[in-house]
Amino acid sequence: MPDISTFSEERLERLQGLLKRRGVILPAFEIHGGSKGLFDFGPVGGRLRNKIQQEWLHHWLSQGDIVEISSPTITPYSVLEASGHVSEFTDFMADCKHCGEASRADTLIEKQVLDADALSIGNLQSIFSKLSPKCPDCGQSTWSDIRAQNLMFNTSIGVGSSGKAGFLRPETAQGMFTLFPSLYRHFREKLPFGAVQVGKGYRNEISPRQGMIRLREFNMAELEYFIDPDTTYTYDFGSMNTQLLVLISDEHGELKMSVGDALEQGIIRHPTVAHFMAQTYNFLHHVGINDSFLRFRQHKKNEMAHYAQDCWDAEIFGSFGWVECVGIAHRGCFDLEAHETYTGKQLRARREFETPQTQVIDGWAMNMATSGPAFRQYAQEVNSMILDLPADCTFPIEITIEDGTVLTIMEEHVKRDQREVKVSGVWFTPHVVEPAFGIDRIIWHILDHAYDETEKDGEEYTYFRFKPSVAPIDVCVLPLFEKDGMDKLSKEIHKKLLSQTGLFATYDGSGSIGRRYARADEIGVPYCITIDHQTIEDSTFTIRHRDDGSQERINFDGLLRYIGSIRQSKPIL
RNA sequence: GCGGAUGUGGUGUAGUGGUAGCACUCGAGCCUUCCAAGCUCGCUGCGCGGGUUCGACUCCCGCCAUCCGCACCA
Repeated sequence: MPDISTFSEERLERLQGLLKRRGVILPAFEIHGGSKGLFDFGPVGGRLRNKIQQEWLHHWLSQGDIVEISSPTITPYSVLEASGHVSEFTDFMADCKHCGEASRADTLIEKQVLDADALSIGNLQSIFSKLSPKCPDCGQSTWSDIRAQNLMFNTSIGVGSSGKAGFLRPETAQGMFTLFPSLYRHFREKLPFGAVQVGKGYRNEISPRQGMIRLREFNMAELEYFIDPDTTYTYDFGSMNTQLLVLISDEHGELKMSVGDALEQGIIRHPTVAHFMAQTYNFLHHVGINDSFLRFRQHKKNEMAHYAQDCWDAEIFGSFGWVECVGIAHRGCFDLEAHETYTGKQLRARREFETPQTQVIDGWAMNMATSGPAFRQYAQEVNSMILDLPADCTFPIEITIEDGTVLTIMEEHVKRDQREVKVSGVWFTPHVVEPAFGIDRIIWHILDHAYDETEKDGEEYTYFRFKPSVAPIDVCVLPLFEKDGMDKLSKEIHKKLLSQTGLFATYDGSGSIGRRYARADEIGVPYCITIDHQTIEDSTFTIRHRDDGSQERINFDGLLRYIGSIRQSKPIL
């Protein structure tokens, strides 16, 4: 296992060379000159990615109240406008004509203008021109016109004039929110429940850097877990009760404690957030992230979105330093409410009272026959204001509606409303806790942590020490020599292995046996089986373990049992 | 997007205004009774496009990509 000083630049270069040479991760479209921020998973990496995604799905689906969905990557404009992404992912840039440096226009005037980042481009331009801020780089104030820079990929859904605006999704989460009614029905209208989705996300980054850390097309895996804000949830942290985590708390700095203790002491502010932190730790550990390079960092109150109650990032240390790989956010009711407001479709859950409550209504209602003609276009608005009037209110009364118009309400416009209604429950917007995983970043760190440079007889020798559950290739079949029937028998055994669901085996017959072991170690194959003369006689062969090179004799069924028992080992809950 | 550096087989490198070597890898064969052995033979390359030139991998320009700063972003 590497320690922190292992992650040198030279090691990183050798690792990247290996990843390319052995077909794990490579720059995409390289024969065409390549394209920034896009990567291929090659013959080995493709399998690795799939296995990690499968492990991730299994990890959450096994919780029992979580389902998997899949929604389109092409997303209509309105969805992302409702979610706030259109404004969040648009930067208004101005270029300094003197030094050429581009700056965000809203940032330059935010000290003088409140909510500068919420201005439309037109307003921003006029205020910006008036204030004419200095360029932070050269101090001059000669600016180009402000241009909008959208970090989402634009597209058109449909052709020609009938096409409507859309984007490639910048995250998968919106699919879970827009599917809320179906999820609610599926779970028989009972909270809590969740939905996961594994898929691609797209962000047109200005400057993708650092290999797989910032990509323009990336693999993400998100979970939206819907809860009742008025229920106090308790979780059994199981083995995590004693597992100490490194927490970087907003208020207390770096701590080492269990999730349970952190929750009790109010460092983690919500039990569901604590639950998902524990589960995230389990998952990352299970797929091969080294625990000593894993920490959770709490967002500072001022860097959290206003609706968020608590937010933690799982950060993993590797060749690029500490990198945020998972975000666990309590998002309150923000997302469902945003879509509800935008579409008018109710996205709520119902909480039934234990005993129906009687509500006494004592106030005023609008008399439509008289107030309709009297207030015309204001009637709707007046109606809602009348409902809020106290019971002892006397008429006439003056009210001011939103656009400043003052209206006088006479007694004949209203009628007394006194009645009792039975209420059996209440509709509310569920809160949501969202663990969002950057799969590519996690894959990177699995590779970075599993990559082990050693020496063998004075020669460099490298391993990927993948956990068997994520190793791209489960077994490599090697004939001791490709003759005397060993080659034929090896190919038969290889074929038999491939017919096993979920198992992937390769065959390698070229070069000396030692060379072939080395090739397998280099891409992290956990087990090699070698077919020799004895196999022809008694159908047994040797299984060699990657990490210590030890061998034992085994037959085909024994091998399957052996691999099966390893693959069944599940993360502790 | 700005500034600087870089770009030669799969990987790592040498080199020249007259189209390229080396090492490892890879493939075929021989040999070999379990950890990169040996021998023979072989495959694969000057990032892309334009210009200068009789001739460009080499000089010039543009683009693309990579790395490092800045900015942006989580």
